[in-house]
Amino acid sequence: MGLDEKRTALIFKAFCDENRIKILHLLKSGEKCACKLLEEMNITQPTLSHHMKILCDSGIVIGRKEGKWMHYSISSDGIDKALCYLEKLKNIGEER
Amino acid sequence: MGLDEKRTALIFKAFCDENRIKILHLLKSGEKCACKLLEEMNITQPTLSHHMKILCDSGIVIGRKEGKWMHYSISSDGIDKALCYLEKLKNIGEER
DNA sequence: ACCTCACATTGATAAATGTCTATATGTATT
DNA sequence: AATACATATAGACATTTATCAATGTGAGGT
Repeated sequence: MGLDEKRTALIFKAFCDENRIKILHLLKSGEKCACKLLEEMNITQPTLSHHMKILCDSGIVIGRKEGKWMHYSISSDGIDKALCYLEKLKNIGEER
Repeated sequence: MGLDEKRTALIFKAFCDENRIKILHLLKSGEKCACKLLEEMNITQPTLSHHMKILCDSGIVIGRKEGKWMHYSISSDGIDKALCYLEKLKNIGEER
């Protein structure tokens, strides 16, 4: 299948799981340590790690390592890519 | 878990599958009949029907019945909901 | 009334995903 | 170097999802 389609789907995987939405919500207030996120979520540490990988792979979240800690934050560039895709869809929708 | 998170995830389910991205791409050129979509995709009719249901449930696509035919088109309102969510995420991301 | 066509639904199956426990890795601290 | 801590990875398992073949539904057409 098309590579573009695969790439686009990958971006939006960030948003199609409840727990990841909750994580993104927590990151709204700024960069947060994984341990802090873990406190607020009702999941185990490996599960959090799994979701953080998906969020980073999608480009929506950025990870920054500092000593033993991982700090995660929302990537404006990542959000922009998603926004850009949606804008293009919308422009067409208005033609009808 | 939170209802809001579930609802948001539902919206973005529209975009996290390759075939659905391809369908949305086909709908960019305007409203299309299911049979027309089926021609362009490499999937069976029930599979298409399944994806169209997910797209409609997410609010991103609207279906219009006309005789035996179903016509699908992209919903500007649906896209707006998704855009709105992303905008809110982005505003925060810029603070850092 | 019957048939055909377009689409939806059902049921089965394989693949992908989310979750956990257990373990590994890497970074400080003593 | 030994230990403790934060996170990642591996492996196992259950749930969800994507897919197809078969069947149901409903709207025209003959």
